[in-house]
Amino acid sequence: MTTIKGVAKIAGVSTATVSRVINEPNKVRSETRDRVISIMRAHHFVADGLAGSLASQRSRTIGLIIPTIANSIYALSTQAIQRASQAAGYTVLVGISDFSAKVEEALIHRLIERRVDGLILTGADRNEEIYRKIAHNNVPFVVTWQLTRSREQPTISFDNYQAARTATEHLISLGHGRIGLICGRTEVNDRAFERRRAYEECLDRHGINIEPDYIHECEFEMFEGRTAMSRMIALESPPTAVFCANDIQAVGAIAACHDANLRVPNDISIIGFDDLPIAQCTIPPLTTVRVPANEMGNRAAVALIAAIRGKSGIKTLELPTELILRNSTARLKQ
Amino acid sequence: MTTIKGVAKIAGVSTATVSRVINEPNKVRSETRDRVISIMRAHHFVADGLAGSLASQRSRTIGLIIPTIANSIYALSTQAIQRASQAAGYTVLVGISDFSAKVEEALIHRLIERRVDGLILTGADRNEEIYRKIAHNNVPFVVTWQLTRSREQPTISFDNYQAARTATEHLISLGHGRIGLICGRTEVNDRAFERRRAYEECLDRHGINIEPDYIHECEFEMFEGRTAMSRMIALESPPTAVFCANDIQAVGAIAACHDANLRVPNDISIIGFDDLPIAQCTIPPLTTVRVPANEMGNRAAVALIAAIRGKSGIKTLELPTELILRNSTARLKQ
DNA sequence: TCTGCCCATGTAAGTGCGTACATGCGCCCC
DNA sequence: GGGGCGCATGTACGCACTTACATGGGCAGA
Repeated sequence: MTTIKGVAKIAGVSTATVSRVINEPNKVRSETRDRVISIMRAHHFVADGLAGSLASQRSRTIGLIIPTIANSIYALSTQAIQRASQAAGYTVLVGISDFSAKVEEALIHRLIERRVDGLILTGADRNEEIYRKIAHNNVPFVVTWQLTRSREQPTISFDNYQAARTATEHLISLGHGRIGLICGRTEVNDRAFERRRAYEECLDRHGINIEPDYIHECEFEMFEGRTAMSRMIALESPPTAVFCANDIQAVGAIAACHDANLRVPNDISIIGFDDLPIAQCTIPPLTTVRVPANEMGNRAAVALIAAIRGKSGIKTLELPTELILRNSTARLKQ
Repeated sequence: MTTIKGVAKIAGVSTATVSRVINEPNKVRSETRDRVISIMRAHHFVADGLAGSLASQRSRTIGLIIPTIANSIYALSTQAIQRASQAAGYTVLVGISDFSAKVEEALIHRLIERRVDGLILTGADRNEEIYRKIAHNNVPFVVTWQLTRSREQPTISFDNYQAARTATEHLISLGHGRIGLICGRTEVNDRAFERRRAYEECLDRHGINIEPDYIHECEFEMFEGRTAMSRMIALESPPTAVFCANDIQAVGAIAACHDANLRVPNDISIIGFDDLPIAQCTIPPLTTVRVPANEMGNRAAVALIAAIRGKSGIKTLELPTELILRNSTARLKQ
């Protein structure tokens, strides 16, 4: 396989010149440059980025940890991160943790091994030791999907608590008092935790009893949302409105209502969370909370890359969410 | 930052021993090993994988090229590939081409630069020059999502043509003669091309005229499917059945029918393609063709890694698809 | 003509690890 | 008691680049 040395020999120049042709082409006389380039092309030469990164001490790679990518909102932010990174000449290494702290720790180790120039993390809730390892290896990072005010954890995110509160308040403002919750597993997912906390505190503030049978934590799948909803419908006194803390589960919940011949929103109101594209195509269209996944991903990547380049530290940034009113919620019928 | 050398000095051993502790722990006396490990831990030492890969000539990384990840079936196969790779100790580098041949070429170059041990490609239709570059750099690869019988391009996929034919035949067997098609852009997507070809040849075989107004190529988004469907509904003589060559566009198509007060399947039949989780939660549940995204991804990764380890070449493998009958298609009413 | 500077290029010292080979020690067996 | 073997470890080279510094020629200004 051709190396920079081989190209240099054929072109009758030094390896330094070939390296310059690749990295700083304008520092090479155009005649020399063209000769080297045509030789590289003829030999299908691809420079070894590993050796380059080792020598230059930067890999032009950023690491991204997400819990899941199929069927989920994380695909959107991931795509935005990919786009922004590619545009800046960076490659993204994605690690999928499957909501497992153990797996996440191993993935972060692997990414540091690969000498990523920076890390984008999902959620803020992890072992102190991991943060220490990241710091010891001088890897700048940014937390997404979860707002922290801590100086030690620069964050680019929206506020899950406030957003979930908005959703809950919306249902209450429509006169609902029997309100259910379907959300992710709070013990492995600090975003779900915040959303549940908002739901509970919000009911509490309005003097509404928290009914354990109205709360379902489950996996990030449509059918799980569907099952949870079916269970609630089967209750003696079922809720009249349900807050689904993500649109995926909301789609399942709507299907469950349809299964049970309940009309949404006439018989039961459903509000989602995320504003995935699917939210516009459910029947009825889903009222939900729009989350700035795309902008968050883009800004996180841009900020991280700026930090890598030493232009600035990362400033914590809170992005707005927005209640999107469609047709899956209605005033409670007396 | 700590290196293997630093650890060695502190532990009073050579760098070779530290390296062995990392890579072949059983070759080191347990006493020495434990001492070295505790020193590594105390210093948050993470070995430099770039240097390691450079020295060992393998990166334990595989590259994956997909056109898009948000809102799509590719997320499923990607997740499967990630899982299988992580399990085998490999990291996945994902490049998103956005259906652009130019971007794809640049991404493949970048992946080879990163010295991926192997490549997983989506679709088979690309410049000869690219395949030559891959070959010249000794990178094993496998094509997914598109079956080719060529020896030069080992493939692990299902047959898009046959699968799309099954879908079209299904509609015809229900008595439909005015059949529409919504699919991806065939000039940038050989999977869409095959599916359209199957649709057209199938109609032809049954003596059904191909009506240009019944064919819509559009982007991979729900709202695009919705728009396409609306246009067809507005025709003087609209189709009585529509084959959507992916479930995403089918979801949009169903929404468009609902917008127009057309009942699915009573007034119009819709069949999808992919069998995404959403297909079970549409109203009505979507008849579709199940595509083995998960198994394909898993098998592609496993086969590629086996090839990397020199255990075997990659044998082309055709996976089965399956017509999934739900409730979005019905016999044509006379 | 000489000095000094700039441009194009070369020289060579890293970059952090893997690994083939060398070393040295202890033990077994003859 | 010596040869040989195996285990634990060390030595040192190589991996393919980047880059600080050196070199040398040409040219402008003194």
